[in-house]
Amino acid sequence: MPELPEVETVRRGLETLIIGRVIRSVGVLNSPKSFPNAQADVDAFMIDAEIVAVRRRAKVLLIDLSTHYTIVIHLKMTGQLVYRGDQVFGAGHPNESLIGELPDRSTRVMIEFMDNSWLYFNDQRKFGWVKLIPTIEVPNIDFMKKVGPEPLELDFTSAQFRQRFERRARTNIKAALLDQSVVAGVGNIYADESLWGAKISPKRKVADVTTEEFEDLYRELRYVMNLAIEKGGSTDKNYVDVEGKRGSYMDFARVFRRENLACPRCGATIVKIKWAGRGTHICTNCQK
DNA sequence: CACTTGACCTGTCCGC
DNA sequence: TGCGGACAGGTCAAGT
Repeated sequence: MPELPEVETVRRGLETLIIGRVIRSVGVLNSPKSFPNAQADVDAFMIDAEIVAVRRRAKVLLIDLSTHYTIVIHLKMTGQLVYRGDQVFGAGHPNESLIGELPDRSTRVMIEFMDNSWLYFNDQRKFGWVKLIPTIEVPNIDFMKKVGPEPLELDFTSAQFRQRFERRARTNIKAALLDQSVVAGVGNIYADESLWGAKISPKRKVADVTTEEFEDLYRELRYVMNLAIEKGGSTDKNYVDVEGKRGSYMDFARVFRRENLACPRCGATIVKIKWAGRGTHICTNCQK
């Protein structure tokens, strides 16, 4: 589920809530594959370690420890990271948590801190994972070696964006946008949203997209992702932030999950098709 | 190499 | 209600 804006929202929440805390215990429930490290590594490099930084690269979270080890986390489709301190707000409260008592049946990993607060990794579909590796090894993970540039970095230019697609000239623009080695962090929601913003059909061959259209797509992708971060991400089904709260970008979406509704730009009916192996939302009137 | 498809899992929703 | 099938925000490992 979570794409760059959702993972960034989680990162910011973790940064305010767990930096400086010290780990007392680590528990793995229901799914050893969610956290494959040996118990000896956990004992040696997690227990008594202090959280010193929370970073993000593409859709991957990096929690740096004082032991010079890093907890690497990928939420994939249904992963959640929920922090629990003293207070949990119920229905009706502005900080209401959508997540009930923890651990629950989708909890895979629990981290307990010395102050009796907890961080829970929940993952219904078990695609996500948590790994503990030396901090210095993070850049050497296969994923890190091949992943493309961060699209929201201030020095990332429109020209660089266009050049990243040259290798994928023969495929369609949506498949290329979803390719993490082209640009980091784009998933199905923001691919559809940015293509709509740039008035480009997801079916277009990359080679046929003009320089001007790449400039539009670059601008629209940065616009929708920055807006989504401002709105705390998109909650379609599972996604919540570290306090268990939903994100509100879906209230602002123009095409995603808006099939059979009117295009906000031209009024034509938005359609949903299967494209690039994914559900794809298009206004066929304005996207050419 | 570039490209496409299926697999990994569980849960939910929709049509019969 | 029950049942089968399609589908869900992401990546990999296989095919061609």
